[in-house]
Amino acid sequence: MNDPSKLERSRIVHLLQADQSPGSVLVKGWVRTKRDAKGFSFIEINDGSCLANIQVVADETLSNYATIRKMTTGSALSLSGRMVPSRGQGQRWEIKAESVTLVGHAPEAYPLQKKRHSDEFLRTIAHLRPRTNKYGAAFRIRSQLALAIHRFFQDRGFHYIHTPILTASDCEGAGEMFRVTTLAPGDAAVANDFFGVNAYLTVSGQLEAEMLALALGDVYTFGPTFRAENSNTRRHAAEFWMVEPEMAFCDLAQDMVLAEALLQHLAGHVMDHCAADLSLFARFVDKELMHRLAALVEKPFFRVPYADAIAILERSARPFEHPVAHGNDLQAEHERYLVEHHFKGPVIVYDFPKEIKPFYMRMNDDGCTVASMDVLVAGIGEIIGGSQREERYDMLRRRIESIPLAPENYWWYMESRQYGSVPHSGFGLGFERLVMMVTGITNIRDVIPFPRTPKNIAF
RNA sequence: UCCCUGAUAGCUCAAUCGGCAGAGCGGGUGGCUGUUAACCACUAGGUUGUAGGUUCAAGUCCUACUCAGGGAGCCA
Repeated sequence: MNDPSKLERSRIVHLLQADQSPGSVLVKGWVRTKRDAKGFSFIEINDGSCLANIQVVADETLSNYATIRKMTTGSALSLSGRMVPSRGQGQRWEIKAESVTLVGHAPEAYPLQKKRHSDEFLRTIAHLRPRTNKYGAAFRIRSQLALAIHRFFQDRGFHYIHTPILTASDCEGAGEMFRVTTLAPGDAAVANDFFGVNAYLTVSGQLEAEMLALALGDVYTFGPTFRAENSNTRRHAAEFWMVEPEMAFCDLAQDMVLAEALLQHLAGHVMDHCAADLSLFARFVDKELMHRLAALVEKPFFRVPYADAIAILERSARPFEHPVAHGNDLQAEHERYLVEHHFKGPVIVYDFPKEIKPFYMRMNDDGCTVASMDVLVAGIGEIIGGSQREERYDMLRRRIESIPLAPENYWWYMESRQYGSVPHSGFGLGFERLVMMVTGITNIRDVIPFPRTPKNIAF
């Protein structure tokens, strides 16, 4: 009856939720901690299915108890036994071990200890840090957020599309690009290169997504994006994931409605589906987390035109380091004032001056602003940037000729405005910044398993 | 890329005015019949980031470099 070979492996997340004991169970996972007494040991096993460990009681009647005594933190093991109500405080169930097999030994040099490690140290062992409570929780939440993104869009009839990762086009204003080449070192002849032209890793799928929106109606991308900026901040990575919806027959106001609904859906989804993991962040990382998430889900976002935002900043009489003036872009300190002091909640700033925004954004009737919007949230700043796209061929032509890009590379983009062009809009959501917002983690390097930043690609 | 701060045991940190380099945790050994970051005793563990310089004497002061953190810029 207790032959381990006849049992299906149980996940700890399911065992801990049980209302009654399933009897004999088989569990496989890693030792998080072990406490020895005379004649028996408490072993806490984690299998990654949830934050919590399950407690195992192994005593000296086991034939290999001497080996079990020597098992160290980090070791992988397979064990079977009866799940019984725990005699001790602190957990409802425990497993009375009847068989314990060491699957993979972890020598005493195992770097993860039963105490809190600094984030800086854990970044130096990125291959092991998912085995900690905090990073395990972060990556489970990341997974749930990805699911929630697909669910949000699919429920609204959006089509998931894939845009190229290798590209020859520059999405203006999106930053420096990584060059991709098969040329031998020293060979400068682009004609000999794989594509015969300069190729890059994409900085945005937007231009291609527009083409799909003009065929499939409502579409979204969700994939990796690359920026070769020498940015050394807690909010920037060279490789990050971005969500980019694009909607035909959609204006800026509807774009903003969707951006707000998306963020509210995502925060709500995580509150509903990741309560245990979230509680770790609420306890140890950000005491205000649950309040902030609840407010984000419940309260409408503030909306303010750029010109009004400038007026608010001027009236504040704050000694800003960067001057506040109509025509200047909003600096981090300005965004923080708006979000954290003036509005005290998420803010959508829209209708920016055309000079500080890319060519593809739609010119407003005033002739000096474009139909653009940034969603700003506390602690992160810009989490979403979007716009209504310029759908009028002549207007777009004029914008593209006024910038240093080569218009001939955009012939296909221009042509979409000659055949059945329609008003359309979209935005980009930084996925890592979303994970930061939802967990309270303050460094982007800690919300992606293997972060890429300048001089950092070891793992 | 710029500004500020930092680098001491495996980890987190201390070391007063420039004067013998220490603690907690972790590791090892032993003990403990229900633990919860278990507990108790003992024990090993160091080229003080790198290279120079000042000094009788440098973890400590000076210079350069490397790396890291925070802030700024760029952006998502």
